[in-house]
Amino acid sequence: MAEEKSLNFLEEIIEHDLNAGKHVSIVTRFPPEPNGYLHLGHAASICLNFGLSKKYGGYTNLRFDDTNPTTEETEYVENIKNDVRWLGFEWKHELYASDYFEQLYLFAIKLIREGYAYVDDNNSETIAAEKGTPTTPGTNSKYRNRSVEENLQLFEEMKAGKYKDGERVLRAKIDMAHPNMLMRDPVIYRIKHAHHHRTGDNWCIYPLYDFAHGQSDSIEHVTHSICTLEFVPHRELYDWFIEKLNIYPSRQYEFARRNISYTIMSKRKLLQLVNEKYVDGWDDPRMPTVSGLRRRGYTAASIRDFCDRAGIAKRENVTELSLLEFCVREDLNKIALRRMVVFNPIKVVLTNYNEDNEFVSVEDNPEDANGGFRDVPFSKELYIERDDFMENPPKKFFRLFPGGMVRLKGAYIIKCDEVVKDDAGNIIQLNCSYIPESKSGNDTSNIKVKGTLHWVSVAHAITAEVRLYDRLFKVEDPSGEAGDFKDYINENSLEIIPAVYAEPALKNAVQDERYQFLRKGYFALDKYSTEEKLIFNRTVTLKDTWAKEQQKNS
RNA sequence: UGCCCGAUAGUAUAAGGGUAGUACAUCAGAUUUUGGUUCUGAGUGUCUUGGUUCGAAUCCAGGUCGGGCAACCA
Repeated sequence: MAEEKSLNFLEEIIEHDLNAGKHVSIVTRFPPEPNGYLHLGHAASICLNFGLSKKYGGYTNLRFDDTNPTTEETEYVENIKNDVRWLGFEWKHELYASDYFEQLYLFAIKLIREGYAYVDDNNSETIAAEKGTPTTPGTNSKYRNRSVEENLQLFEEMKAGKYKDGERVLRAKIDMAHPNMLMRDPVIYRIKHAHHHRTGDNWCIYPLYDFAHGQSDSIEHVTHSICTLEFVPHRELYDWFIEKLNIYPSRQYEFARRNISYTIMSKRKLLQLVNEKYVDGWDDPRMPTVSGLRRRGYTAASIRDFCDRAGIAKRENVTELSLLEFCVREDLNKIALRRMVVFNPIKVVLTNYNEDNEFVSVEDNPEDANGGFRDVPFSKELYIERDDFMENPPKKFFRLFPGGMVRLKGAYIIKCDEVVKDDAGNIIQLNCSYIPESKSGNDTSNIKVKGTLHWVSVAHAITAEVRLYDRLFKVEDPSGEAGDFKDYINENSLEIIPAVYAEPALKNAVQDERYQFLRKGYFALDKYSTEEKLIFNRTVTLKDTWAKEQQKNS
């Protein structure tokens, strides 16, 4: 088999750098800001950064970009670390931009000394006004030409806490008429008398992103600093600081963030859903967060596979949710234990069945040649799915109907003899006969049936709550629609069925195990599940070509 | 009126001057004790106009369309 070599643009750059001898190995970093939970977009970045350093022999640092004490919290740090590990990656060094506050401060002093930075007394409104617009040049601040000595002293006083928030800032001195707005004397230090989650009250001046990220990359000798497209215009500034500071030349490369249909990938918006209680926290199973996906029953392997298949490029994209679903189904099909659960029951009475009960042996996973079997109790009174019976079936309906025959999975073939209704005409029971010689494993009946149904013995059934999830939004691109994205929330994204009937084996369900409820979908235990009250989340449905056909006909 | 990115089937990605390929999705069929899985097959694409070249998705120029840039956020 020919080895297919298909590189994404970053791999090409890296291979080029390696071949050219620019680097002997590479260093990447994953730089989350600890102000929210990780989502699928971050997962893509994680797979990219860690994947690249693994492929090309190097390592990846986990660096928290914690330069804004007012939005960042330790709680987020812990959850982010947990999510990265769960995804299956281990960082070389755990670092924080705040580790470099002293060094960053010295960098700022250096810039001032060399005439590349100045203290501005203007407030943010004035600074914004003087910045101009994309099509008109800005104007110089009246504080732009202060002496080095004065700048040094004022900056020192800023650091010492002499001024209130917003009273003064430190700005890089570049060009107020620069076509790139970011080069128009960007603010690099601001005053914030705020408690930092790591440095406490040591500082009251904090560097901005542009004066922290690139320098942190440089300090760590990150060879390839990979970020998303919105930072493209920042690259010019990134390089400017490296040049003026004369420090290790990390290079920034940008790729398009991964969007997924029927959801949103903005931390700000996700936070809104959490705060305004549209969802049950960051790890609500409908959220595109790593923790939400985990709670829903997604496997780390399936998320990695998704990132892999979706690929990486520089063009804006909205990847179809169906690819993600394909990836989980593929993984879960291999590992999930099969169990029978009836959601909406109708009672079947086997009129010719006399034994109290027996046990039939059913495989745990037909995909797994080494998989085990379990004994499932079978008896005279069973539940089957109400949808699996129709009094007047359409063509190609090969489930149960009056006079029709189906196999009960792992057990016998049965025939529907009589439909029992209540006074209102509702079907309340099906009287059936079973074919004794049709038992699974030693079927001598020679009867062929088209349908096989899941079932559960009434007397042995246990109950559980199941939670069925649908897409969180009704439109493919909620952020792209007019108006507020919340207008497009799918109000039917969660359906709770308080009590379904399950085979007894599910009594022993455990948290990390994945289950396939036969013909229903893949399920996993929710974090709130207890021994007294089992709660299962539906991770994803099974593909259902019958339902699809029904939809087409209606 | 500025600067910067980008454009290949429905979607996401390959092809780096030489037959436009893969996956998901879609459709059709086979197998199946899950209408699942598996297997087979099908259709659909290079934004546009010029140029260079024997030959262009690829190189060049103009245009069109989409996105980003005026936070003391990252």
